[in-house]
Amino acid sequence: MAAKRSSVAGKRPRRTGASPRSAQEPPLSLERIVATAVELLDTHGIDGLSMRRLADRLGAGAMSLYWHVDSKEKVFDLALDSVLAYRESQTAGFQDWREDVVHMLEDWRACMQRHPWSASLLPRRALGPNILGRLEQLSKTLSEAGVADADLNAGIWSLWNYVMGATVTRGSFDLSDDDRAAAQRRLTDLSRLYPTIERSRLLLDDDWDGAFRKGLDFLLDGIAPRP
Amino acid sequence: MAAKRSSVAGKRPRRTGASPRSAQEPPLSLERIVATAVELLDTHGIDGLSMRRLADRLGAGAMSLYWHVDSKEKVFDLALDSVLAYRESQTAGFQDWREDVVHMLEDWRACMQRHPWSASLLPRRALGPNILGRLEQLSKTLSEAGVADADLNAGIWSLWNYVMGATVTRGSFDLSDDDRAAAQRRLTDLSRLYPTIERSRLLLDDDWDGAFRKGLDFLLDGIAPRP
DNA sequence: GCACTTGATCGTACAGCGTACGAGTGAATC
DNA sequence: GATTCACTCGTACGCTGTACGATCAAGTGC
Repeated sequence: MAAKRSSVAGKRPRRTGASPRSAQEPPLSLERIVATAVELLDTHGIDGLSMRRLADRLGAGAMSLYWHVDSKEKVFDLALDSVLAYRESQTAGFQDWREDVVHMLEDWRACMQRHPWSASLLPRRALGPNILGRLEQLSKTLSEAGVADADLNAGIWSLWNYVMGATVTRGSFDLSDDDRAAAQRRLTDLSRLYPTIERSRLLLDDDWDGAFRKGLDFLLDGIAPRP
Repeated sequence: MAAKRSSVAGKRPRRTGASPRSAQEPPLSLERIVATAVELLDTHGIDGLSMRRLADRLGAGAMSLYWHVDSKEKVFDLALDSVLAYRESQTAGFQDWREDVVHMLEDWRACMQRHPWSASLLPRRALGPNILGRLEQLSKTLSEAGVADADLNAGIWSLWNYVMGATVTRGSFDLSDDDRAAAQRRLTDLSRLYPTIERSRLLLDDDWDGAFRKGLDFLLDGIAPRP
C-alpha cells in the first residue's frame, strides 16, 4: 500500500525507465504531476480531473502516476496547497498590523479566486506547508500586535473562517449573467417570501471585493486590542 | 430532458405502478428519496451515496429515481437544503438583536455539524428555500436593529461567510484522537517552522463552540450601529 | 561479462459509477 | 375497447479509481 517512493525524489535523474515515449518527453515527477493537475482543474473544473486524463497530458500511462502519488485524493491535496504558495515579503511589513492582516487575507482570497475549484477542496483534512505557513504568519502578526492571549486563537480562527467562508460563498453565490437574470425574476416572484433580501438586492450586488474588505474591517474592529 | 415530473407531486396517490415489490412497500416520492439520501449520507459519508445504493434502500430500481429527480446533483442540493430546515420561532424574538443573531447562527452551525457531509456541499450553487429563508431572517434582524443601509449587505455577508467558514474549517481541522497525536508529534518537530502556532496550541485547542461564539462577538462588535 | 537489485513505467482487469434509452405496467379517461 | 398518463425498471455505454503483475533500464557486486 501507499506509494513506493519515499517522500523526497531520488537524487540522480537515472535516465528514464522503460517508457518508449516520444523520446525527449521529460520524465514524470511529482512537480510535473501537480502542475498539470492544476492546469487541468483550471480548464476543466473539478470533475475534469481524472487520473487517465492527467496521465495522458503527461504522455504517460495512468498507472505510472501511482508511483509518485498515493491516490487521487493526494493529488487534490497537493494541487490545493500548491496553489496557495506565497512569499512572505509580499504580504507583511507595513506600518499598521491591520494593513498587514488585510494584505495577507486578500492575497489568500485572491489565490483561491483564481482557481475556483479550490473552494470545493477546503472541507478536507489538508494541512499543507503553505496553509500552515499562512496560518503561522497570521498568528504571528496578531500576536505581535498585542492581541490578548485569551483572544488570540479565537481571533485567528475567526479571520480564517471568514476568509474560507468568503471564498466558499463566492463560489455558490456568484452568478452568471443568465443566472442573474433568472434570480432576478425568481426573486421578484418571491419578494413576498424574502422581502428584505429583495429590497437590499443582496443577491444581485456583485461588489464582492468591497464587501470582503468591509467585513474584514468589522472583524478587525472586534479583534483589535482595547486600549 | 430533465425530469418528466412537474415540480409539485400529483394530487391523487394513484395506486402504485408497475412495481411488483414486496407488496406494501411505500411508493417512491421525492420526500422519501431525500430523506433516505440524508440517512445514507449520515451513515456512509459523501462517497457512500450512489444512485444504485439509494434505490436499493428504497426497494426500487436505480432508474426509477430519475423520474422524481433530474440528476444526482439535484439529490445533493435537496439533501442539503432539507437538513437546514428551521423554525423561525426557535431563533428569534429575544430582547437583544445580538442575541437573536447569535441564536440564528449557532443553530445554523449546529445543523451542519450534525451532518458533516453538508460542508462539502456548500461550494455549490444551491439556493434552497431554507437557505434563503435563513438569509432573509438574518437580513431582517440586522435591518431592524438599525444597521446603516450602507453597512447592511456587508454585515450580512460577513456573518454568513463566518458561519460558512466555521463549518468548513471545522471539517478540515477537527482531528480524531489519532490525528491529534500525529499532529502533536509533527508540530513539535516543526515547531521551528511554525513557532507561533505551536506555542498557542492553535491546532490542538478543541473548544470550537467557544471560539465560534467569541468570533461572532468580534464580528458583531464591528457591525453594531455606532451611537 | 554476468547475476541481481532498484527505480520507474505501463497493460490488463475489476468493480462500481451516473444515466440514456426504451420497454413495460396498471389505473384513469374517453 | 382504445388511448393516454404516471410511473417503474432492465440493459447498456462509457467512464471512473486502482490492485496486480509484467517489464525494462540503469546501477551494483562479483
